[in-house]
Amino acid sequence: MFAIDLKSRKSISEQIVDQIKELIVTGVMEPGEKMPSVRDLAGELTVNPNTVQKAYRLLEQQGFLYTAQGRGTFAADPEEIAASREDVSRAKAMLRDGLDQLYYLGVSRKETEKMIDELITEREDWT
Amino acid sequence: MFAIDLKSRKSISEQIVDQIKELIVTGVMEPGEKMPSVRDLAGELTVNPNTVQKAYRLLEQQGFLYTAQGRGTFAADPEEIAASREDVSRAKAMLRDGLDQLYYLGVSRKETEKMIDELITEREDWT
DNA sequence: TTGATTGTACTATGTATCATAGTACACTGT
DNA sequence: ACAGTGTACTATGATACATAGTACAATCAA
Repeated sequence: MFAIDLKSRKSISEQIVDQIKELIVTGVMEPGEKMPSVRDLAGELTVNPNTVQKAYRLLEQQGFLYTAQGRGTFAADPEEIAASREDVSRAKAMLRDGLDQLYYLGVSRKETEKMIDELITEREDWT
Repeated sequence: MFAIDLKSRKSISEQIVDQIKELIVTGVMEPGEKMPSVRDLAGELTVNPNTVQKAYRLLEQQGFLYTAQGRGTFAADPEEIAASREDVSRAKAMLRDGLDQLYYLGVSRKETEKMIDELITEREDWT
């Protein structure tokens, strides 16, 4: 399904969250499609089931997944995932931090703008 | 000198690092100007001296400060602070993470670009 | 109905990071 | 000599994370 980078500064559960978000947003996971079980995905990633469960719980809280006792966990419809004001401002804070660092390092405004343009263009499908 | 936000997700030492970088880059601290001693700044911020020392050590490693045994710690010349490739790519990774989050949340590309433009424009002096 | 599968909820353990507390030592300038 | 400075320790507590193991309830297929 995907891979975990143990050397990443992101926690494992956070990496799982992000990768699954990617799969859902890009439509690789169809809305309503069944996710692997907590135990299966944990086995595939050689990771603890509790860690996967944590990721699933977070994704459900954010509306990317929904679960049914005894049946499984399913991908939600990306159209219906409402971005909360909190989530957006958290993301904005991450951008601000990154820009701060570049500013402190003396990277020029022009270079920074170019860098961001590259990052955005990496996602050709971003409308 | 500045303030610490205990509720921030950033660690205290990281906040000190960032705030001092800001003071140096903006020229509020003149090159060669003496920084408050570890103990003084710790007292002012009601923070442990070890925490301030950690921040000073990091800032020295990154070239923002230089120290002289028994004399004190001093602000470096911003002109001479060389941005390492590592530092820049770390900052770039922060930007990528923030953009990822916005993408996952379904924020449009246009809105994202507007948001970034605002963030950059907040720093009027950024050349 | 039985059994396998699934989500869920615990407790316990180990590790890492961070901040604090306290002590000590070496260097510098007055 | 003395006060102020950076620096280096050890120890403690708090928190977050991942792992290990167990248990239970709901669901579905045989």
